[in-house]
Amino acid sequence: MPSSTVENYLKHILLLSEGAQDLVSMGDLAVALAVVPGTATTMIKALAREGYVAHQPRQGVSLTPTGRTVALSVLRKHRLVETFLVNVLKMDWASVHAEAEQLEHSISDEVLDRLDALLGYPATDPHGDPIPSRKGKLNFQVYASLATCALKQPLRIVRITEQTTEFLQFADQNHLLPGSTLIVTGRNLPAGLATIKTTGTRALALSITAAGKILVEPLRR
Amino acid sequence: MPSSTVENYLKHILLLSEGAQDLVSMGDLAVALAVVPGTATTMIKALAREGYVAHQPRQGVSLTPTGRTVALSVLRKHRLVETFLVNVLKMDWASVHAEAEQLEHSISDEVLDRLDALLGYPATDPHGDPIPSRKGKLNFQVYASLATCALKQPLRIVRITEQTTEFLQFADQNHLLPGSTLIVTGRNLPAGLATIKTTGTRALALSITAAGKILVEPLRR
DNA sequence: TAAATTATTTTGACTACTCAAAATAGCGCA
DNA sequence: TGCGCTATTTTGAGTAGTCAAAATAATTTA
Repeated sequence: MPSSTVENYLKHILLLSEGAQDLVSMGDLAVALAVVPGTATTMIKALAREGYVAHQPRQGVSLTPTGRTVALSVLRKHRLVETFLVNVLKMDWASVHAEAEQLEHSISDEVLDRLDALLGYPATDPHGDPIPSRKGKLNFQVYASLATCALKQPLRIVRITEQTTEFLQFADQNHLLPGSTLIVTGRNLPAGLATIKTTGTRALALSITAAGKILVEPLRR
Repeated sequence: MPSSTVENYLKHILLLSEGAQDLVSMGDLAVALAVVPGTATTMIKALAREGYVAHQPRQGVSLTPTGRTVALSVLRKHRLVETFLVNVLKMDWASVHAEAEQLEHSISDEVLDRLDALLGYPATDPHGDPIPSRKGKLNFQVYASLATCALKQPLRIVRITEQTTEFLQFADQNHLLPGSTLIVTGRNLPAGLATIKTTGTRALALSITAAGKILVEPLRR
């Protein structure tokens, strides 16, 4: 049984490789886990010995099938717990991430399955992040973000890819939740700004970086 | 913030001193925690240094007010989680103890309060064990057990003071749950047996040891 | 009262994880 | 071709918790 430290390493490798690149650097991993780079290297060597990851020295690290299975299971627990905390316990959207971070390591598969049923087998968590299936399938879909989508098109928010309380609170206060609709009225790349308009006719400016964290799909598809 | 190891030590000291004796021996504590006695001694010395316990060398250990507060909080989490697992997730009465043992260390006060409200502020868990209040009051009440109560009196089970899956399954199968009614028809102390009759008119023999773990109160009070 | 039994404590060692700081490798660039 | 920058790895050391086994204290028994 992997320790919760091991689970965290594997989960973060999965998250960091989500977008695309197959090799996660020690630097990125160390930042994600809030440890110094040397610690990450040491730990990764141990995880490689135990068959959870493949380590290309000085290149980066990737998950083995075994490691990926563990990581997906942890991610499933994390996202189902978040959904439970928001949907059933009515907790604040922005603060459940830290809670789930703890709970994901101590919840059994039995409890998880019952939670899943209680919630009606949700496909995504409250932030729009896809929940891996029991058998470890992660429904990964490539969406445009507010930084890359077409201008002046009606859009629906499908996902917020950022877990910090501050960002989520900002999103919440400005009605930028999964399901909300809006249009991007313009972009000023030199200034690094995007301007949007939500259905409540409110205009809002956003940095391109922040806009990149809000994923959308065209409204009528 | 005490580690989950520390929380476990404190919780078990509280449980072992519940009945009465103020000093818990290293031997008993080591058995409860499944460690060797030397480990318990070492750990207790550290806990004493940190102000959680008072250690009388070669006599035993007791909780300081600080330690007791921590222990009660853990016990509250444990029992509320058990109640949630049984009442909401409909899990098996006999198996929730092990689950709660993990969850009790990773649940926040915020989540706990909401769970408490969801459950309707229960006074006891599914086994009849009293749930400490938020402010750390433990409603400890002395009940008779099937080993000590009067014979041929109608009784109601209020509590099962044993958490092993096997015992709880046995109790479940024989309708010995909190709330069930029965009478003790006789006792044979030399043989170490008690005979009882449940409302379903079934007769059953039980060791005195087992009988001592089932606490009861007289039916009409 | 002394010997024997039993419980507790001490000692030395090990695992898992971490950091600080020095050593090394790979890279871009002149 | 070699210099310097940056990321990575290595080294040495520390913390938390654990065990095995030897040492010590207390209690029982004779």
